[in-house]
Amino acid sequence: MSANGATNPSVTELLRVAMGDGPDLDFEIIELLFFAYRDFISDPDAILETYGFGRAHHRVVHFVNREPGLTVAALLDTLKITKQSLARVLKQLIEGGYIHQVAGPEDRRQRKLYPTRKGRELALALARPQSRRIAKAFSALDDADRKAVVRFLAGMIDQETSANSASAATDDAGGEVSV
Amino acid sequence: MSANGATNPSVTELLRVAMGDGPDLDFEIIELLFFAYRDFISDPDAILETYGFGRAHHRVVHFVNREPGLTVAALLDTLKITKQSLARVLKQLIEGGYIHQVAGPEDRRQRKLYPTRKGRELALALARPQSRRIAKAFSALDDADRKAVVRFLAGMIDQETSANSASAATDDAGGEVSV
DNA sequence: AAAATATGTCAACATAACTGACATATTCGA
DNA sequence: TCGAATATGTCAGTTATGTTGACATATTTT
Repeated sequence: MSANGATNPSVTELLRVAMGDGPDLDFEIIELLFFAYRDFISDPDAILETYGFGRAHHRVVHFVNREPGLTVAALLDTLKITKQSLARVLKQLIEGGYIHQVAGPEDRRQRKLYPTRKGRELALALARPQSRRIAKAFSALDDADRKAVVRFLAGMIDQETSANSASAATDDAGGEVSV
Repeated sequence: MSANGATNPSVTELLRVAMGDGPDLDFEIIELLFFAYRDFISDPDAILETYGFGRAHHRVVHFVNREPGLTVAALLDTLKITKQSLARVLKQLIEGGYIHQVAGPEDRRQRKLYPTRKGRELALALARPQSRRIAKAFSALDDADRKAVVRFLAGMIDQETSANSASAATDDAGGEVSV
């Protein structure tokens, strides 16, 4: 390898042709997902900033609100982060009065997490603009199309464990659903 | 642990009821997007680790590969990050021989970015598992359904500026961008 | 009683974002 | 032509969020 710290196009081949979708490449969807998710997450980000919170707080308050009584271990499994990462944000949410911990009634080592009224309101405030964005994107789709979107997104998720609480939370919403 | 380190549940109202979708709340899609994107990004993450690179490198090498000749300013606009953030990863990609800079032919202040062969190969290696995941999710959908997914994702993206290069890159597939 | 489990905490570190300030080269406009 | 504007680069410090590793405490299981 020659001393090529500098930039010599004739030595290191330089590609001037744009890369488009190929037989096994779906750049279109890859980029749509990138931009869609980036904008999707920007709505709550702006709100969180006024609280001095970040995305990590969002995820915690979201899942605790969705599944009150969630244990710390279950939350870690859903978020796929370490307990040390969770500890920082969870502590702030508890001290701020957004989330409560209660020792498990059966296993007292567990800490079951519940949203307070304040915590639920925060979760709703964050979910509202995201839901509005989804409603807007759905407005051009009929019911069959919307079901296709759900099937697509579900198909994108790793199945391995049944730890993804998207379905879990949906399943156990059996009882009451309103606020 | 101290008797009840946290506050008293009877004082701060504690919500034991799960939160489900309401009239203006679409938790189902919100969570599907979260899990889908998390898993979608996990494929390239694993590959990047073997290079000592991160997600930031992925985005840069992706967009430069998609739109060779992209200027630094255009890339910053697409990624919506600061130039200081970009500088670190771009420097590594240039020094590693993945990307080349060429002074703009018309405006010599500009630095046009091109992938090297090595850079394009990296971009493809990262896009491949993501495309495979998309193909798997699409396999259960007919053509109308797939078009619905595209419309949905496009509808999720902020329109304001025309800076989202998803469409821009598609347009100029000819290779030459009329500056 | 010992081992395993659930959780908490301390400390050090990595990545990738941010702001602010300033430097250099080049182009544009009066 | 000269000064302003622009495109880029760089230095320095900060923040948010993730990581490992080690160890503590309470509780349950064996």
